[in-house]
Amino acid sequence: MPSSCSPRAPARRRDATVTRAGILRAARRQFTELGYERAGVRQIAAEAGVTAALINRYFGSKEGLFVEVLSGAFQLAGALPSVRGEFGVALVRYITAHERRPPEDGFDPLLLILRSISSPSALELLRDRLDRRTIHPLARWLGGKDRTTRAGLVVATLMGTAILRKVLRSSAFPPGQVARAMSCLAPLLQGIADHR
Amino acid sequence: MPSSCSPRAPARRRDATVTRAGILRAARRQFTELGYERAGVRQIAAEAGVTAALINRYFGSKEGLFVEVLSGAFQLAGALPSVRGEFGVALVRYITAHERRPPEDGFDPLLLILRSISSPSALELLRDRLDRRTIHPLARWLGGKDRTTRAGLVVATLMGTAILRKVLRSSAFPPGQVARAMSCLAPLLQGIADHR
DNA sequence: CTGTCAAGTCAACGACTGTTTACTTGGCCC
DNA sequence: GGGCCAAGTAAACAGTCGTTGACTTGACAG
Repeated sequence: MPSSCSPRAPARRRDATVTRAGILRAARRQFTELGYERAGVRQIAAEAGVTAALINRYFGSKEGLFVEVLSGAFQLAGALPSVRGEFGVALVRYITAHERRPPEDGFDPLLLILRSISSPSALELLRDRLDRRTIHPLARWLGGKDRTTRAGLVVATLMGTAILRKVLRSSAFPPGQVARAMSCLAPLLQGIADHR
Repeated sequence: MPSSCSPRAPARRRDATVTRAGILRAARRQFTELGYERAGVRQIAAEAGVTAALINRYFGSKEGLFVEVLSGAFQLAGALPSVRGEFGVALVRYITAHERRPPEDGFDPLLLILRSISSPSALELLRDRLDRRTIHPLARWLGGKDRTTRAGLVVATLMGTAILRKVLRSSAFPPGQVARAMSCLAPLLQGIADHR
C-alpha cells in the first residue's frame, strides 16, 4: 500500500509531523548527551534543521519538549526474565546488549537522568517518571519483604555503575573489561532479588 | 592565650586569609547544593559578603575555586572498620551518623559529585580525585580478586543510593525510614567485600 | 491563477554568565 | 601623622540562554 495518508504524496518539504519528529529525535540525543540544562534549544533546532522558535511553537517551551522526550521511556519491560533466578544475569545481559549496539538514535534514559539531576525542574519530572514507571512496577515484580526498598536498591546499583562507567569513566571500569564488571554485578543484583 | 597571631588583634575587617576562607566556605556549601554549573560566582561571593571579582583575585577562576574546594575531600579514612567482617555495617553506620547531624557547613562531596557531573570540566577533576583518593585506596583495603572492580561497585552502590535518596528523593526511600534502607544496604556492601 | 492559512524564519528582548579593568578605601609601617 | 600597598568595589565586556512577536514563504483549495 503506497502512502496511506495522501493519494500522491509528492514528498512535501513542509510537513509539520515530520519536522516535529525530527526535533524530538534531536532532543532525545542531545538531552542524553548533554543533560537538560546544557542542551540548548538553538542546538537542538539546528540539528533538526529548523529554527529555535519552532520548538516553542510545537512544544510550548523547552520543558514541554523535555516532557515529550520523557514520555514512553523508563519502562523496563523486556529486561525482566520469566524466571526469578535469572534476574541478575538477565539485567546484565540487557545492559551488555545495549552496550554492543547502542540504541537507534543516541537516546539513553539512564544517562539522561544522571546528566539532568542538577536542574530542579527536570528533577521533579524525572522522579515522578522513575517512581511510577520503573521502581514501583519492579517492586511488584520482585515481591516479598521490603520490595520497594529492594527495587530502589536495584535501580540505585544500575545508576551508580552507569555513573562510574559511562559518565565519570572511572578507571575501575575500563571499557575493554565490561565482562569483568558484569560478572561482579550479576550476583549482586540477584542477591537483592533473593533477599525476601 | 589570647590571639596568637597579633598582640592586640583589633578584629580587623580587611583580612585576606579570613576572606579567602569565607569564600571557600560559601563555595563548599553552594557547590554541593547546586552543583558546579548552577553555583554562580556572584552568589558565592555574596554569601561570603564580598564581590565576585575577589574570587578571580584569590582563586584565578571559578574552576580554580572548584579545585580548591575539592582538595582534601574524597578520602574515606574514618569510615572503614578494622575488621573486614564489619565492612557493611561500618559504612552504613558512617552514613547514618552523617545523616543525623549534617556536616559542619553544608559540604557533602558525594552530593557535589552527583550534581556536577553534567559539566565536562568539573567531570575531569572529579574522576581524577575519586579514582586516586577513594577507589584505589579502597581496592587496596578490600584486596582479593577483582579488587578494583569491587571497589568501584561499592562506590557505585553508595552513589546510586545517594542519588535516589537525597537528590531525586524517590518514594522508594522515604526520609522517615532510613533504617529499613540501611538494613538492606549493609549486607549488600558486605557481599561485595566478601566476594573474593 | 489566486487567495489563504499553516510552516518556518528573523531579529530582538531581558536576564544571566564568568571575567577584566580601573578605581576607591582601609590599615599598617616609618 | 603621612605615605603606600594590599584589600575590596563598581562597572562594563562579550557571551549565551529561553522566549516572543512580526515577518516571509510554501503548498493546497477553489
